[in-house]
Amino acid sequence: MPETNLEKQIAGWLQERDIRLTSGRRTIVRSLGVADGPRSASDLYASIGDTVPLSSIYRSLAVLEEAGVISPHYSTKGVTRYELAEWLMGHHHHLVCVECGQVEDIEIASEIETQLEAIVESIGREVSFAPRDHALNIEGLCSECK
Amino acid sequence: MPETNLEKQIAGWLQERDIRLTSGRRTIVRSLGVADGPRSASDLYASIGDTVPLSSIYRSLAVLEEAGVISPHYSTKGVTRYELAEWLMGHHHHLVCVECGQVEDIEIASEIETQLEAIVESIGREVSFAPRDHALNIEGLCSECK
DNA sequence: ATCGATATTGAGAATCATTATAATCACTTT
DNA sequence: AAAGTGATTATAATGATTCTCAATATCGAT
Repeated sequence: MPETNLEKQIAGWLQERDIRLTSGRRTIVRSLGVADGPRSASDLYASIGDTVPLSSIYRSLAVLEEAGVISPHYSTKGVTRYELAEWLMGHHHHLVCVECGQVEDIEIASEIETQLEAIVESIGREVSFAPRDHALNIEGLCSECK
Repeated sequence: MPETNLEKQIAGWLQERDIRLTSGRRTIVRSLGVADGPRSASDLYASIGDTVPLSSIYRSLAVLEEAGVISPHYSTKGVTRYELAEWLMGHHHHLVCVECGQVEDIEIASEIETQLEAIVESIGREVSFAPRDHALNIEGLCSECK
């Protein structure tokens, strides 16, 4: 299987940090790379469980998160979903189905994005809180549940 | 203890639905009413556990959520936090500490709020997703962890 | 290519938050 | 007072996630 551009970036990034891109980890980032939204350990297990055991998936997700390659997303009860980090995916937001919990990526108009950033900035000055990032979740019913 | 205005609203709402506002439930909504952000079952247990057992807290939270008095908030791993529903609290957003997980309420400028609503609207037309609400989480370090 | 040090894996047990079950209690209604 | 209805509580069960540890794979030095 050919290495995608995304994969090369990740490979380099991990190499610089002396973290190995093993076949299990590669399978995971590859799977996240083609997903159109964050995926949970069991989502991943459903698609790559024939090659990577669940315990390894959990461990690899922790390693990749620690390394800054993926980021967690918490929007429904009980499960943590992961997606490739912002520097790999670009900044975006999420549609969250309140019925089935599925999460889908979405982009919003750049002028709004700019305003959101301005807000986040101003918050940092007003209150004793050091903002780092922001996340907009749009909650509703996905096409399946609608 | 005197009944607050908030409590009267909740009492009436529950009465209309034939759901009793028992002393445990009252203690919970009272506690959520004075909190400056969503609280988890164990947060609540820490503050009112001398009067309401943990299992009751969980069950009451489920009843109150079902009744539309409180809403869940998912922003950190593993725990669900609850807050009084929007019709009681007003619309607002959250500061989420990426270090300790504490969540604090925040209000944003109404012109931005209006724009967010416009975005949510337009999403509904563009993609096959029926938006219902939106949530903006500002992630960073709280004053404790900073 | 081989060796030894170190990192990773795989399988299962253990843990944590949460939910379901079942027995008991309180309050109404008969 | 007996019977119902809903609420409470202690406890068992569940599901997601983390931990443990022996087996395996990888890297750098030889």
